[in-house]
Amino acid sequence: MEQTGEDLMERRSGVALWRQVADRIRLGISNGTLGEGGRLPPEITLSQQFGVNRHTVRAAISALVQEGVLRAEQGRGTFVESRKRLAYPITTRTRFSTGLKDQTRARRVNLLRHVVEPAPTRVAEALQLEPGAPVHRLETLSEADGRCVSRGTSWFDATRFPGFADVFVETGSITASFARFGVDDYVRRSTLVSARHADAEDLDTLKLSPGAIVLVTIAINDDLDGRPIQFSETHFSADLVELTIET
Amino acid sequence: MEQTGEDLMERRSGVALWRQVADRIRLGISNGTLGEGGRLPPEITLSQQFGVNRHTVRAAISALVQEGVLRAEQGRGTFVESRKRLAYPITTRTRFSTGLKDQTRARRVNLLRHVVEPAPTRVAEALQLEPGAPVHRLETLSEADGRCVSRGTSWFDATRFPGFADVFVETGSITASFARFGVDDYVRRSTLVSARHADAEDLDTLKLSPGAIVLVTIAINDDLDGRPIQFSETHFSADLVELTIET
DNA sequence: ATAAATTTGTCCGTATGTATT
DNA sequence: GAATACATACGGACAAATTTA
Repeated sequence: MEQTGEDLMERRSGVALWRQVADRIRLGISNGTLGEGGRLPPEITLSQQFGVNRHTVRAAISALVQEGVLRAEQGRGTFVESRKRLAYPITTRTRFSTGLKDQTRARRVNLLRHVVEPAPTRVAEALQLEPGAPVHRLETLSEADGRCVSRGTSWFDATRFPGFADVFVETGSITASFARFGVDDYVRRSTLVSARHADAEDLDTLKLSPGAIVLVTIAINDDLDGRPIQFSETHFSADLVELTIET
Repeated sequence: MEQTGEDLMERRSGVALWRQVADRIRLGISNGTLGEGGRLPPEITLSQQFGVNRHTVRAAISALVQEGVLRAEQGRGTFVESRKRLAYPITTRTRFSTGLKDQTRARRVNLLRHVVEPAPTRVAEALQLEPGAPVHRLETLSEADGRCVSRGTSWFDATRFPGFADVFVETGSITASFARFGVDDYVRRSTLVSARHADAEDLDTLKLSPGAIVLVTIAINDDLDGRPIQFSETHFSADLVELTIET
């Protein structure tokens, strides 16, 4: 019942102590207060800092090792597997591949699902269609250097872009697909950014662990006549990505 | 895709089922798929949708009631306490007060701390000063309608803006303070957006509960000659704010 | 106005997971 | 690793408040 620090961890909060500790360690690494020189303090030190048992710290570290954030070496210590965030630029000419070209070797966009559906209200509004008009819904997973960067859902007017999904599968790129339909260029009209806890589908698709955060962007792209051609909601893994805005 | 009702929640993941359910409900509310007409489906229905026991759903709802997201009435149902996020616009002319003017009654920026310090490297870089040159550091708390919206730390060249903090205390506004120094206008050069778990200081200052998320913006403002005059890091409560970018 | 159906609130007991010593 | 205490999840039964028929 000895307690050096305060009760830093919240009990009865619905989040297991070991997971709270794991999140704190992750945070400490990302803002540089922990893991000086790539080496984590010994388990005993951490358990005192967080006011929990050493077993609990071990459970946290074990989870982070599993996740690839840490690497534990018996007798030597626990080390940080460093990796910096990708900077994803948001401009009038936002495109997935070109934006990350300088920072990554390999980029790929996979089509997870495709359906034609009646436009939900917010989609119809954004695309300036009648509510219920047929639209393509494409769910995609974007990878860069083998890491799952983002999960996106995009809607396109099915009347204007018949068979869009097939073209996308063939080209592997939104930009190239638009070109096939005579849209040689398009611009980002607006972007809404928010952040939340990853939901079950985020966890599954982006291979995140519970408690992880996603950056959510909701965007509208226009053709050069100012007509909306794409409405999309994208979930970025917040650990992997930051957004840059040049105004 | 219709959810069958099994295996949606992650067991043994370190996050209690009731908390996962709570997060899903919160998500469902914010994207409009749940809480049709302000009313949540009955507990039995939710428990079937999520594939958990009714008691588990009750635990989730109870937490959200505590949080002020929901309101439960015996015999009637459970209702959504609507409070929409503030849309914080990021443009070339980003200013706190004007940005939220249409959405809130009262806005205030409080000065929490002020020191003059030698510029840390990243600050010196951004402001194009010698490393270690004297800079003001102002830590502020922004409120709108009594809610803590964001916590900001800004740096200003102490040589160019002597006594900046005093002027800020007097005027209560960055824009007005700049005007006193002959800077009638300024523009947002760049903004970096990321998201992370709130740290101890965020929790304290913004009155958040553990596990909460903050949107972090790192921004540089230039005067009209293109010289950087302000470097700032702002933490927004992700539950209260979303960022809008018009490009 | 009354009864039935709905929906939230409370209680019991039991099994399993989590955290500490 | 073992023993202990507490938190979480489930199942069932019933009470209380409200709406519907």
